[in-house]
Amino acid sequence: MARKRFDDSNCSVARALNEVGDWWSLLIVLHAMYGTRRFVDFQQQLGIAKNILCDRLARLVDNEVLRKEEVGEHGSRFEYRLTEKGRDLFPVVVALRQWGDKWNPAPDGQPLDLRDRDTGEPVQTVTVRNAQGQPLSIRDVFVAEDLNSSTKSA
Amino acid sequence: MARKRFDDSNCSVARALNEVGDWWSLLIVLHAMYGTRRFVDFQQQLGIAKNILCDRLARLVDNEVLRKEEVGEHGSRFEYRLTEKGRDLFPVVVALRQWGDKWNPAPDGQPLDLRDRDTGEPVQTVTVRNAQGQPLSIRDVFVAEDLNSSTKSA
DNA sequence: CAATAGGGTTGCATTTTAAAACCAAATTGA
DNA sequence: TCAATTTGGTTTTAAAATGCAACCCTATTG
Repeated sequence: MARKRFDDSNCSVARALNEVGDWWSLLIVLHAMYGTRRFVDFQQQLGIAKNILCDRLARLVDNEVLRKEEVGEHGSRFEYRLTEKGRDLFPVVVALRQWGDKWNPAPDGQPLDLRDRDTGEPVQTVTVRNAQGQPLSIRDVFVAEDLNSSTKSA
Repeated sequence: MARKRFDDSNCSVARALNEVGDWWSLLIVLHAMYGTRRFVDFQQQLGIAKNILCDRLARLVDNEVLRKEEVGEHGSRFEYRLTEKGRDLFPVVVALRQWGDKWNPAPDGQPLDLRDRDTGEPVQTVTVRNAQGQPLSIRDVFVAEDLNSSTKSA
């Protein structure tokens, strides 16, 4: 049977994964964040099959994570650029990368060294924070249930 | 052809996606964070096929995101519980959920209301921060290239 | 002691994926 | 100028992954 879809799930993580939760989409977004814009460049950097790349780019464009722009005066060259929605995945990508660097460090070392453009200092580890800015672990939080609903929001 | 694997990619995001980047794994982790531990409960809450759930749980255990524990004295009931590595996905999951709530709000409202257990106040939006704690967008950062290597780390 | 729940495995039809071949418009370069 | 190449795709085909239903074995329950 077909892969299950989460479009209409009442869980926003499921809906998010429906847009960027496959093997390639988030990597495409990552490379877009690093400045890649052209079809061929994505293809070469990711080592992805062209038909899959076509499909994923189209889906990301449909979901407004990327925008497809004609470049050159004759309109046969395109650029895929992040929308605000796409750029908003920045914390997700950085958090995932930090997790990967921590728990599955590259065999040849060198984790991501992302730095503040102004100060040149490394960025902090992405964490969930309370209103005062203190980092919180999963044990430090609870889900405020919607008073109008008895269905669990998880 | 087979799905491409990213086990030995030199990109930690790719390696991370190799562990939790399929349609189900991160949802399983999410539900584990909400307290689900039993096979049947995962199955019912997620609506996932049993064979797929078996496979995903085994893979998450292999990758040390979950731990499988026997419960009950006769050892025929099991619980799947998050390891530290698994709990460390908390910022990733929260960031993804916040992104989903922002850009694909549930048709029936109610975004995640995650609160500090101590103060009862909602948590902040997950962001990338500089050393001083200021939120940074993707335009505010750069990647410090490894001086010993000329290969791009993206 | 039969029924049921928990935790799986197996078989099968349907989709997805990857790779390679092919294609057409635009650009390059000799 | 005209052939070669680049860009951005589509098509075809085989191998995998998915979803569902059916089955299995071990506890526990009524």
